[in-house]
Amino acid sequence: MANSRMSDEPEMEIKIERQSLHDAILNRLRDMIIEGHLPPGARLNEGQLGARLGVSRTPLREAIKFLASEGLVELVPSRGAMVKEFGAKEVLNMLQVAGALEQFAGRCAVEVASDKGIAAVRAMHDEMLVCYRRGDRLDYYKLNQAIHTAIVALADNDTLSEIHARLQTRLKRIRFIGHEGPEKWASAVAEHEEMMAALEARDADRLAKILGEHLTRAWERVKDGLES
Amino acid sequence: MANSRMSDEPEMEIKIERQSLHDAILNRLRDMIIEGHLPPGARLNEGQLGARLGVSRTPLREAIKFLASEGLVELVPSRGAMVKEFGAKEVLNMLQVAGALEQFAGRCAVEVASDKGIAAVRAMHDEMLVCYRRGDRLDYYKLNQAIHTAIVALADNDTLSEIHARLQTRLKRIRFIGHEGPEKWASAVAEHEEMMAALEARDADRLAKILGEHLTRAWERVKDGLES
DNA sequence: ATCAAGTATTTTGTATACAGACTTCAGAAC
DNA sequence: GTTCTGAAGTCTGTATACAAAATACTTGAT
Repeated sequence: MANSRMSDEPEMEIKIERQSLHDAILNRLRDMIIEGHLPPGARLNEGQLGARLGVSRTPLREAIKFLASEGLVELVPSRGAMVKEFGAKEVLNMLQVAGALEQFAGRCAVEVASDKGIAAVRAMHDEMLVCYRRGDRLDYYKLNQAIHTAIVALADNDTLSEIHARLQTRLKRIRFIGHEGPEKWASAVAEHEEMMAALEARDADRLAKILGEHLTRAWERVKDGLES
Repeated sequence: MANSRMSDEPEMEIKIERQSLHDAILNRLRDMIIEGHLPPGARLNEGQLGARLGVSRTPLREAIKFLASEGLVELVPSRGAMVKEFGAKEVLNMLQVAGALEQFAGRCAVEVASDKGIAAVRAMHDEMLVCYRRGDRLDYYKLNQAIHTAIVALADNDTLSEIHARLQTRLKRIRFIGHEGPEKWASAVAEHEEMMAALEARDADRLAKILGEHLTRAWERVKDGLES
């Protein structure tokens, strides 16, 4: 917290038209949590945060309650909200559920997705490969997420997409930790290649198998960076 | 809405110790939505609701934001919250996801559940049969839900339980509609019987198959009561 | 009578005020 | 030196107040 600024002027002021202030606060808080600016276990001081964002406590508290329902923060009575900490078991559980959801999504996708939709995912995949060869980790990471989201979207199931997105959000914070080395990175790329092939072949069983393994590998890549 | 009371006295006042007022409001709102007291599409008037519950708008709004994140209500900018309406496709999607989650839960459960845990589910099942033979729909319904929740809990995956519970909550409102006739009720009971057998035999594939079919049947039981 | 425009009322969104609970820290007792 | 106690300060939880937007209603014109 050495570089956190505690001055009273709202430097990061959120100035949006009235309607979407709620969403603006929400996104900002999410980012602060995901990027570790608000570390796990940290208390969310409503006064400070409000001053920092340039809003009063009322809409801020509403946004915090929203985040609590998303599972990013934890509400402790009379003690406010704190950034939720995830132990190893919880991360494993989240990855397992995400895997199950993606497997289900994959099975639906090969049935209902249009060729165009699959081609769009292929395009993202190719772009991701460019980032990989360029060594551009951040863009690679973003496209990686986007591809998984896109595959889920191919299943044409809003409920599924929403739940998956929520899990992804929680996991984002973790995956930032998983700075895998070059060899693990390469294997992840290879898995993605297989994934695309199975999707384009509309082979449900193969796709489900790969997606399942992909998440298992993801666990192996991040588990060492976790405590307890 | 003929019997809704609009008087200003807070008849349903919530008087709880300071800490859990938030949860109290939350549960009351959830109940009002699930039981249809707040019908789908209805606007949540903060003034009226606050007066009805005996709380000011501030904590009420926080609870509403929480429910919005749960997907029970929809936030419309400058127009407040309204009870979310689910079309046929959305209900089907929710059932499909719930099915996928339960299948995954079942596969985990047969691996990690203790015999004691499975026996507890069996006890609930037997109790449910008593309700069935007694024709007690309400208690049957509650035990039915509890059994599904319990099976998911056997998987020992908090994330899974939480997501499943959230979906169940959304579906509760729908299932109230599905007043199946005696023959369909009997088939549902038969499916539960098979479910228990597969669980006790720790036969993952069979359990998953039955759970999948069970949710498919649930869809057939309720789909006629839905529009578009 | 129907429709349009402008005004009044209602309702949401945000800020502020205040009461109660928690935290912290100083000082006394052991 | 450690631990208990309590008072000051901080923070959360709730209510109220006010501004902006939406809704309802009245009035007038066609």
